[in-house]
Amino acid sequence: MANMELWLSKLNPEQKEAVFENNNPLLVLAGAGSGKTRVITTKIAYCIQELHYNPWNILAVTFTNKAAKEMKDRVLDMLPQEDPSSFNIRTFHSFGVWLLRRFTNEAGLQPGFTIYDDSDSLSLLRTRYSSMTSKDLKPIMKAILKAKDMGLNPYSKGLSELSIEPNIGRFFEVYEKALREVGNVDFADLITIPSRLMDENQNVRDFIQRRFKVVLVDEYQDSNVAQFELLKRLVSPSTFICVVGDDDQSIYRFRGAEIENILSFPNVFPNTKSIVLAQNYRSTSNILDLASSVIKHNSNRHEKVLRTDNGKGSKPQLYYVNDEVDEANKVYSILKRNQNFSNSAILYRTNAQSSAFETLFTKRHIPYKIVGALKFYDREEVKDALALLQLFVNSRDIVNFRRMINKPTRGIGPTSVEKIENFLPSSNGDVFAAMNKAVTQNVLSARCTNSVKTFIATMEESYNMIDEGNLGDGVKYLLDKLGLIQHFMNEDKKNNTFKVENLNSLVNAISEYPSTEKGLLTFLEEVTLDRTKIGLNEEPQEEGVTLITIHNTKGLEFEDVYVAGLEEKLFPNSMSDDEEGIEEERRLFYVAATRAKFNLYLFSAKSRRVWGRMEYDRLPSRFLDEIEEDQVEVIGFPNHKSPSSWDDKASKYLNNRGDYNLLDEKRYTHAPRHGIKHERTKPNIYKNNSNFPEDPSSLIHKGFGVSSKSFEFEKNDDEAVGYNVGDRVNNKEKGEGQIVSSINKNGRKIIEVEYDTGVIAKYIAKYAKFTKI
DNA sequence: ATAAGTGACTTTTTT
DNA sequence: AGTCACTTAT
Repeated sequence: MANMELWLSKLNPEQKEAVFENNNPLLVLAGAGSGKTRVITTKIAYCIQELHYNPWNILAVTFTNKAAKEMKDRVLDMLPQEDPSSFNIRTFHSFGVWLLRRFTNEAGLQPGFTIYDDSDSLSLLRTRYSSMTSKDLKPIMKAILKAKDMGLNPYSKGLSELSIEPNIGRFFEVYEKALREVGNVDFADLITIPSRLMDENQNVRDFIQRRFKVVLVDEYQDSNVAQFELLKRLVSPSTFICVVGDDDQSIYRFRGAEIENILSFPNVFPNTKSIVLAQNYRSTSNILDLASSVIKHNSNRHEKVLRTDNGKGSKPQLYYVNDEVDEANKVYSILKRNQNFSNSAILYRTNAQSSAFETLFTKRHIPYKIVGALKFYDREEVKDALALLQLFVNSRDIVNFRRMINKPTRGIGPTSVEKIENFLPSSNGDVFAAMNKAVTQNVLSARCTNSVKTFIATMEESYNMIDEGNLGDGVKYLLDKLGLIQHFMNEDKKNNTFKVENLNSLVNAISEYPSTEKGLLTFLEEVTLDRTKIGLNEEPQEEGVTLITIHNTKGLEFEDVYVAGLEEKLFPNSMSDDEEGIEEERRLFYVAATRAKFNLYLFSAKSRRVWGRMEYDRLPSRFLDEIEEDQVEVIGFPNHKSPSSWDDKASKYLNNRGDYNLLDEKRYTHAPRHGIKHERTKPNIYKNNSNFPEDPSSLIHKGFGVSSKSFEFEKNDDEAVGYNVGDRVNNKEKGEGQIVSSINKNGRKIIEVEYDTGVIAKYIAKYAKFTKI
């Protein structure tokens, strides 16, 4: 109780009003840094402590995994006595899966359904249009997925605006049919199928509406039409609904986010109470003023002004730099001077921009953590392993069947695959049944038949092992026996890559999950919904500079913010060159600038390596032009051959700040402006780590999915025999324990270890990795 | 059936 | 720079 008073005392009158309203629908329009997450978390605490709701009566959804995690952490900080698993604080998509796993039958799905990502969806569409290339199908697929996010169906009128393909509806229809036949779902289905289910099934609707008495939505400006439709169905007349958002921070239009959702909220939910939070608690006024100057160039927005009592603070600085290497050097110099690594973040528009910073920071031993790095998940070998696991739980998954049936090559070419697939219609779509039929009816060549038999047998063996031992062992066996380890070992040798180590990381990650089909499903679901779940599984870096895309910084704040790559074509990005696109890019800039509490540094390069080519004479971002002259201190100047307006600007800076060069050199004597070329290292560290003479192991925790452990192969039987009941053993991760049972099953020795921590784990002796004490 | 090589082409953000 | 479709040689 006393806590509640303390929390409330930290709120201003508008925030308190938002916490206390618990009857009428509530729309909170919250500017950047106005404490909206604090409002939501306090509101959750208030609902539980004062209004005596149970945690499971509350549903809080947001848009990104990062935001959901942040919110959950903060709620648990306030309510440490509550069981974390009783809270439904999730992303929309994760809530959708939660619902579909609970009502799998009702939704017409099989328990083993998995989630297709966009590239899987494309592969699926390709199976139905075999004469078309994926290049042709890609834009069509993209339009279909966006249509689904917008709540459209194959027969909707609005489809034609999304694609130049006149038959887009037909493609959409075929895709949906294929997806239902396979039995999997795509991301959009995680929203639309629950909506449909609640329309069609009274029981489900009653269950959900009775269960969730309070529904809260954060980052509401990023919700799309499909999500709004779901939201409407979650809310009964007795549900309290509260949404919090800021139209200036809507940055997911490309995925169907609809600012209209905010505008139409009061119409859809009668008696809506609106509260505006305009007091900013994060940034200094110098930073807010700069951000406001830019965002006010957007015409499609609600005019609003943020206040702050934080004082003027230091003036934001704009650095004109030579190229991306120079940019990294400048950032490095300021970071070193400020000595505030853990409270600093480097923000960029595209993930690819991280590499210049990574290269430099690795060389200079600057600690850093990278968010949503070059995706571990997207790596070929990782997707291969995941494909096999998906086949385990859904044997109608033709996409992953095609991916892996002949990889590494085992003599099952396109002709043979087609012969196997001819049996699909008579096998209820089950690829294993089809393979069996192809074998028994002898339609394949002798060699091919043999390969297919081995493939099936290996999958079965591995599946049985999962039942008996631990998940990691079963997967390891599978990858080894199917020849993937050998295949990638050869590739690694040839190309200096780390694919086998990456697979080992994956096996480590998966070992944490229960060794059951459910454990497997949970693992697959978590990695698909949050790609950062794997790859960063070495100890996460606590200290260090944060490298992050602007999209990922929503809801975060840092004392010092460095915004890199403020150049035309990059930011604003050339892909968003229509008016609406530019406005979205401008909102992105606004989000970036308002992450900063004290210091804001902006960077614009004259040249930049793009797609492997050096681009010279790049234009500074138009957003820099929209900053008032007295709002920023300029260092360097944009000395490019450029349109006349920029020549004027350049000379203006020269005249106003004739001493810029001197200042610059004095301040950063250790950052070489010239002669950078010979220092340049190859940005792609996977390919060639010989560029890093010092301490290659320092790459390990940087989120590259590179593990120091080499892949362990099966021990011979002699070694395995050595484990007996009563032996003390030591496992690197789990510590010391004792073997409590040992049985033989299907010719394999299974041992059970009870660790001193109380944890009991089963292993197949051959694959167990511990030492006898 | 497959390895190896060539040439054209791409460009973003996340669930 | 990296991917993908296609060709050529084994």
